[in-house]
Amino acid sequence: MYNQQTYQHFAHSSGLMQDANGQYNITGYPGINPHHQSFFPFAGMKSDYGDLGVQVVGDCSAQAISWNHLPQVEPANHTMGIQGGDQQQQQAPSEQPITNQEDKRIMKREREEESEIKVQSATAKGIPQTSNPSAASYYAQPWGAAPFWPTTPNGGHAAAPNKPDESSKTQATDPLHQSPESGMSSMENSRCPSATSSVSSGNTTSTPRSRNMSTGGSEGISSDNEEETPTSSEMEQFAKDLKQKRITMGYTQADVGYALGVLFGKTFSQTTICRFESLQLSFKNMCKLKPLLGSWLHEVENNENLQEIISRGHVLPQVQKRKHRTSIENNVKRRLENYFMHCSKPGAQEISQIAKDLNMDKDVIRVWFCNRRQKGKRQVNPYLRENGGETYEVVQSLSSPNAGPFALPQVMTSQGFAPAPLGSNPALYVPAFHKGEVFPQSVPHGMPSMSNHSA
DNA sequence: ATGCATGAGGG
DNA sequence: CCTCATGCATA
Repeated sequence: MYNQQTYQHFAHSSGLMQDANGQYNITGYPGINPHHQSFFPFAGMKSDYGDLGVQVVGDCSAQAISWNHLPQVEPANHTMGIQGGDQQQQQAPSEQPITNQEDKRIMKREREEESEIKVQSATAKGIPQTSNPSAASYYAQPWGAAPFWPTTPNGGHAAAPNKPDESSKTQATDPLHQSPESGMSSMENSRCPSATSSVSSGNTTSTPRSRNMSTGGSEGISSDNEEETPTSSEMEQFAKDLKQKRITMGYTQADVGYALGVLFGKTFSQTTICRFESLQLSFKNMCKLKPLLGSWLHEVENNENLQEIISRGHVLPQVQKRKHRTSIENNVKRRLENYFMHCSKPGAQEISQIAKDLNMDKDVIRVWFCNRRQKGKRQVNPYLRENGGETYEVVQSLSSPNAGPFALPQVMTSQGFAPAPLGSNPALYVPAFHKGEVFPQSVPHGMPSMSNHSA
């Protein structure tokens, strides 16, 4: 099996390369707090290049909606696990020590205690160290004093990784809270009623904790939020800015991902950059990546050599082929959707049953549900839209208990998902069909357990 | 841009 | 077995 340690192929810049990922040997990426993933406000915004004629969904594209990220999102540490910057950068392009496995494990332990954020500089490789941190003035840097990166006093903005020799591997400015928050709350554990247990009672609600920073929002980029985390509006702005500049400078998403590897030893795929730009990552994840991207931006804007290096994309060695991507037929998907509507978290039995019913591999079904749930979490949150940034609180309400198994169809968002209604579970958005079509014939025998008689 | 997948980490 | 971060493979 291939782990990610393998290098991947890397193509050339302009749009060709799809994944520049070398996998960071560093991987270690600190702990993330297990739960708070946030629900995203909007789904996809079409990118400039991305949208070929894509209809931009008006509603979601512009507004700053916020993620309803939970309370603190950011423990400084997990900013990223960049460590040993020096070594990694070199390897990034062509070779990488594939040490991951062990490292990861090790790191994982370490992080428990406290991971230090070692921000390394781009000093590596022949990359000219940036000497001019000042330049990047483009984006407002919310994280100036942010917890993520040690900021330089003067620089204010992401002093982060770029810092050349400063060796600014400062610790997180304030390890303050690492409060893991088990953010998810509600739906997390809920299992379908019929499924294994009775869920209904138990999980009914975990009561979401409401956001603390909510109000800080939009306007005050500098004041309140920075210490904790950027506001969603700031994040949006940053993403937008990043994208715009990236495009302006002629870089592809893959270039950026690759560049991060060159610069910081942590490569990211085109997919991830894409998701970042379209805000399709969890808020926490966004917070983690933002400093790196901010640094990249800074670097490319101030460093021509760097640009070349980065854009050139060194050919990466092979790629380890991965398994085939199972293609689920539409009709099957439809049925899965139906099941999902009833229960977003089927138990093993249900899964088996469904798999059987659909003649598919159980594992595929399981993964499908996992992905579905994940997708549901980044569901657009209708409420936030207008507030541009400060609407966190509301969101929480979404997490309705186990979301009743019956979520009704709603308005479709750009991703084709229904925006979660206030009371519904975000994960339960449904596809386009109506209730009527929802339960084809399959359900009956399909999910016995779901009906309520398991078994 | 996104669907299906992997794997770490947590339980 | 789940969640979450991430990415290959694809549409």
